[in-house]
Amino acid sequence: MRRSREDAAETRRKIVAAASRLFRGRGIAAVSVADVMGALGLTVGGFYRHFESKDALVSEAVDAASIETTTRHASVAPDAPAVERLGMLLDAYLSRAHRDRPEAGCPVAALCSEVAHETRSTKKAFTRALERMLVGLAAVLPGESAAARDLRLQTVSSLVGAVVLARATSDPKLGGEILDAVRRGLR
Amino acid sequence: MRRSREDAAETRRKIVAAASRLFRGRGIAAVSVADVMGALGLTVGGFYRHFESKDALVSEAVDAASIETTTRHASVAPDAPAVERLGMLLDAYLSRAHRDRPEAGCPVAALCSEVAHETRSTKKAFTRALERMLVGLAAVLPGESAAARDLRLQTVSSLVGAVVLARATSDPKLGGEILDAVRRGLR
DNA sequence: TGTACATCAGTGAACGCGCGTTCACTGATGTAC
DNA sequence: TGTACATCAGTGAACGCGCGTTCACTGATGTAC
Repeated sequence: MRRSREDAAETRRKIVAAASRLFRGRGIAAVSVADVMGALGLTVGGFYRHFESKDALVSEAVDAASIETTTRHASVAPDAPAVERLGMLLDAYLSRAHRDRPEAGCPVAALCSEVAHETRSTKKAFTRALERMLVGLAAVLPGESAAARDLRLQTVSSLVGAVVLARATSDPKLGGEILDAVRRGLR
Repeated sequence: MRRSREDAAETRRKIVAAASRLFRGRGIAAVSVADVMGALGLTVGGFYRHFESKDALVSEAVDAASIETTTRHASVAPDAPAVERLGMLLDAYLSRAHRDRPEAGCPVAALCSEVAHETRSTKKAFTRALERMLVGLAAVLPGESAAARDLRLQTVSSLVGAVVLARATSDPKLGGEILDAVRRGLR
């Protein structure tokens, strides 16, 4: 059942997209190669025509998720003033919707503590994702000074910390309080 | 080879202590029951004389790690003024040593994104750990007002976010920058 | 343009492996008399 | 205080299971003439 080159490339893209959602939603360790292929109605064997290993997929999925979310944020109201765009970014990132739908959200927040135990290539993909966030932040919090960079690093830590804690908490009220407090603090 | 009640209680304590270090250092999923027992020179079978399941151990290990680290922080220079104690807490939490030795550090930072996929009882233990951090912070950032609580929630988000990102990054220089930037921001 | 052959995307069963948990067993400890 | 028996902490092998990866196979696609 050989498929055309275009079909194969399309399958590869779909594998990365499905993996990207599944890893963010359920964690890397909890998602098997069979889960990813099954989500596309395919069987495991074919996976290895496209990727050398599960780990190779993990790195690509992190990159794909990161590019997807940063370009999505960048494309919101591109003509509004920076302060307004910062406010929208904070509202979106620190929203209940983002907390409750990790599979569609920021891979840095979804995978941060897991990634520390993954391979070097996955940590590199994660680092690229973090740097994309900093580039995205530079568009709304610009400046070349050390103070400006400090502010972006502080902001990214607060954003990621807040979402991760809000998700890990069994008490949705405390989770909501964290999101709201950090939103007020960063405005 | 039955052991005395005291021996058995001691074994139980050692299992929790070993698990607490291993889970923080390598992650929950990556540490098996056999790993934990092996760290004490024991075999797997005996584990179930002490715990109903691996999951029961996870919850207890999170609580134990949380109590250990919060009491350690609370006991540092108890007679110094609050501002000074805050500074010491920030320095310790945001240090390279803490980043590089997760197995001896804060369980909230070590397990935050993994915990989102664990059972309800583990998420509850994690929430208790987070609340212990907030109580510890209240000792150096006191106040009953909403603004005071906001500040503590913001601080905990920044601290956890910074350490988690510093650990997940493949670039130790970027990791160090994050720790330093957040330390400067919180002072 | 048509034909013969090589390629390779995807199938589905199999591989070895490590996991959490169970279990029959052991022998020292605890208890009842 | 001494003895007989029950208890149960820890052993080590076994259980079923799901994992990542491999492999012989299939048949449509791509290529060479």
